[in-house]
Parts: sequence; structure tokens; C-alpha cells
Amino acid sequence: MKVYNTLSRKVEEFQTLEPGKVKMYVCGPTVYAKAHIGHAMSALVFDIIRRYLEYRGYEVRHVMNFTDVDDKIILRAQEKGVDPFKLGEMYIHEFEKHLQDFNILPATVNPRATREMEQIITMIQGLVEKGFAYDKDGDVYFRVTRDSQYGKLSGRRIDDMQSGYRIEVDERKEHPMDFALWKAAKPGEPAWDSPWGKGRPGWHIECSAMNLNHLGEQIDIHGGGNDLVFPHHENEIAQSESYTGKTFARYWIHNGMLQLSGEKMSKSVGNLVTIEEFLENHPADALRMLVLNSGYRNPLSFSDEILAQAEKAIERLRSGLKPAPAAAPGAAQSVVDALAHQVETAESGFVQSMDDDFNSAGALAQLFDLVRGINQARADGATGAQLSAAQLKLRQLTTVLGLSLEKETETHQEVDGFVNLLIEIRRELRANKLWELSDSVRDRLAALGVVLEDSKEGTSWHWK
RNA sequence: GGCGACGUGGCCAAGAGGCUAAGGCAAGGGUCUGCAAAACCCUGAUCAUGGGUUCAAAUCCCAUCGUCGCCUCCA
Repeated sequence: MKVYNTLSRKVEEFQTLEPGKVKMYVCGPTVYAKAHIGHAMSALVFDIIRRYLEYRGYEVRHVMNFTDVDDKIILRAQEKGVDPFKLGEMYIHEFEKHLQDFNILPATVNPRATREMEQIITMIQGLVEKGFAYDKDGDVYFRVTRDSQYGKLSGRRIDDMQSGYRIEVDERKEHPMDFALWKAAKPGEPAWDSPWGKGRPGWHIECSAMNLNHLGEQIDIHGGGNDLVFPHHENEIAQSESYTGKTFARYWIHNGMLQLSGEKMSKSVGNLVTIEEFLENHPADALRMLVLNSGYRNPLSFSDEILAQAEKAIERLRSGLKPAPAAAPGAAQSVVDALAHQVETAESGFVQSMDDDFNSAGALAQLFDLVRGINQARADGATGAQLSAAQLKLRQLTTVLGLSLEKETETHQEVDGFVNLLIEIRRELRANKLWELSDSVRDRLAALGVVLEDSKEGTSWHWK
């Protein structure tokens, strides 16, 4: 397997610290507002990676955190006049529900900053003792000049950044690039006791502490959106490696940003579609299909048109799972052999693509080829038994990608009887060649979202 | 200003030195069908532009144009 590593900016051979085991940490959201589909994209990317690693036989310990204390949560809670912890709690629950909706496997652990305070403080203390951090008026800062490797992930040099006009000079810092490990609390803010007085952790330290706590000093994969490369991940490396003296993560994997009308979807730009809004109008599989259809490192274009294409593509995959007609005569041996061969080709192509830095688009292409093979065999008269192995493989591999392929329309079971009744009556109309009437029934049902498909076998229907 | 990514048929998009440039959507033609739908078959790109390296480039190098990201909170 090969994996692109942001640290080296190269595709590298994937080798775990411990054979057969993967320790993977992915940065989760800061819970101060409704999550948008950019968050979902990131979660989907790492879900796909995790599923594939498991398919390849790895045991994956997957940690995704929730940042449940920070300036914005506090601010938002004050605006709303609610308790900041309750606010975070609410968004965490909502997010977990969304993950389920998207068929994203639950992480092994979902740590939260507020529940790891001891470890965070211990780590900061250690950094202070080793001279990598200093305290000032109740704040504690990381001393970037002490870390000769600082900037290695993002490819920046301290000197270059120093001259950047965006950095506001804070008098209390020794160096403008120093960042907060601990922030002194202002009155009314949530605070924890620490050797430096009451305060709360900086953003970056929590991830370092949680990694240490839940995965150990060294991990295999550290993931997140590429907007986290700097400063968040850079700072995590600085903290963790300064503290342990060991290489922190072997592979840094970053997903590209979701783009809406040519711009990154973000809270600050305001061009966001919340997960809630998305799910109201689209099946969850559609977003996954979008993610699968392109490289995870590239920006992902999002629009109604592209989404509609993804939904059609899912239909296409589903077509491969349709059963053979009950009266199928059976296909010739040559057809059966060709299908068997197709199954092999598809699976090996699938693995080959995914092994190459999780090239899911390439893997999908293999599945579409398999679908065509199945449909061809069915058109050639294959029986259910003749199709079953190929269909099973199709199902298995789509599951590796996390696609459910289930029809997600609301089931109105009470409607079934009526539709079936109409179909029966229409059959008589057709038997009497009353085409106009029978077509009208079909058209009007279609307008209601019920699609009829006539075949020699009879008429079947499904929701649009 | 610094760092980085990207530009492949109408749309989404894979491919990263050499087999016929994947796949999906859309479009057109055909088979099947009473008609449709579904399915099946067939049809199209020389890879932003201009140089260069090489026996060979969409793939490497340089330049230009364009788009985007990071440098402040961000998945």
C-alpha cells in the first residue's frame, strides 16, 4: 500500500509501527455551531480510509476528538445565554447522529478536551520543565524558537512567517509565532485549576494530549482537513515531539476542502450547507459518492448538478444488484465464465486502485465495470444463481467504500397495497390494449413519485 | 508579500514518462418494448497556452494566463 504523506510531500510505502495494527487520529470539529457538509466530507474520507484498512486486514484504532472548549463556544454560549458545556454537548450529540446517518463507522474513542484536563496540564508542565514553554501572567506559551524542527510539516520557516503582516504582535510573547498552551480565564469563563492559575487549554495541546492518552507516544496516521496543516498540526508536532522526544505521527493525511461555487465552504465565508439541510434533500449516499468519485486530496466541487450526477451514479450501481427474472432461461457457460473473470478483474483492480493512496475513483470505475458485466449476463439470460457470486462481490466491495445502496425513500407501507392494486388493474387494461388509459395510470403514478417498469415478467415499481 | 495545489470530452473526474487517455452523468444513434422505463450495443477529448528535456510527455523542467487553499478561527 502506498500513502501520500503531507510531511514528505510524497507517496510513501505504508508501514505500521506494529504489524497489522493502525493507530489513527483524526481531528474532529469544534462544537460551537451546526456542522456543515465540509465536516461530513472529512469524516467520510477517513471513514473510507479506515474501512479499507480494515478490509486489508488491519486492526484500526481510530480516535476522533471533539473540541468542546474554546473561545467561540464560550462566545456563542454567552450570546445565547446558555451554559457552554451544554451547548457543546448538544452539538456533539447532533454530530454523532449525523455520522450515523452517513453510515460512518463510530470511532474507537471520541475524547473531549474537557475530559482530558489532567493529561493536558501534565503535558504542559512537562513542556515548561523542559524549557519548551514559559508562563506569563497565567498564560503558557510554546517557545517555537526552541524547536529546531518547527515548520517541517507546513514547509514554513519561522523567519519567513515573522515578517508576515498578518501576525499581530502580542507583547507577552517572546516571539510572535509562540502559541498558547494555556489561557488564563477571564471572569465568567469556564476554567480549570492549574499550576498557572485558573484557565483553559489552548486549541492545539488537547490533540497532543489525547493522542498520548489514547494512542501513545507514536501513531501511524494523523488526519484532518488540509486547512489544519498550519498552524494546528504543525503545533501538535512541536508539542508532542518536544515532549516525548520521539517522532509523533508517521503519516500525515489531509483531505481537500469542499468547494461551493468555487470557494471553500466555511463558517467565515458563510457559504455553507449544513448537514441537516443536506440530509433533508438528499440521500446520505450521494455525498459519499461525491467524495468517492474524486481524489480525497483535491478540492471537492459541490453543486446541485454534480450532486444529481452522483445520485444517478448510485442508481447505476444499484442496477447491478437487481435480481434476475424468475423465468430466466439460464446463460451459456461462456457468459458465466466471462462474468466470473469479470469479478476477479474487478476485485484486483479495486485493490490496486485503493492501494494507491486510496484512489477511490479508480476503485469505483472497477465496480461500474462489474455492474456492466452483471447486467450483460442478466440480459443474456443468466439466472439468479448464476449472478449471485458477482452480486455478492459487488455488495461486499461497495460496503468497503461505505455505500449502503439501500433505497432511502420513506417507506409508506400502507401505500404498497394501493400501488399493487393499480398495477393489477392496469394489467387488465393492457391485456385489453387500452394503451391510453394504462399509460395515463403510469404517468400519473410517476407524477406521484411511483415509477412503473413493464417487462415480460410483469410490472415492477419503485419510488423515484 | 511568503508557501502550496490545481487547470483532462458539455458536466464530475481517474491517470503522473511509452499498452486503444479509466469510470459516472448528460447527449446522439440502435436493440428490446404496444409505447415508455430499465438493461444492453455503438458514437466523441491529445490533456490551459507557449517554449524546452527525451527515442518517447497529459505525465519532467521553465514561462505565461486562470482558479483555489494556507499564512487569523476553520474539516
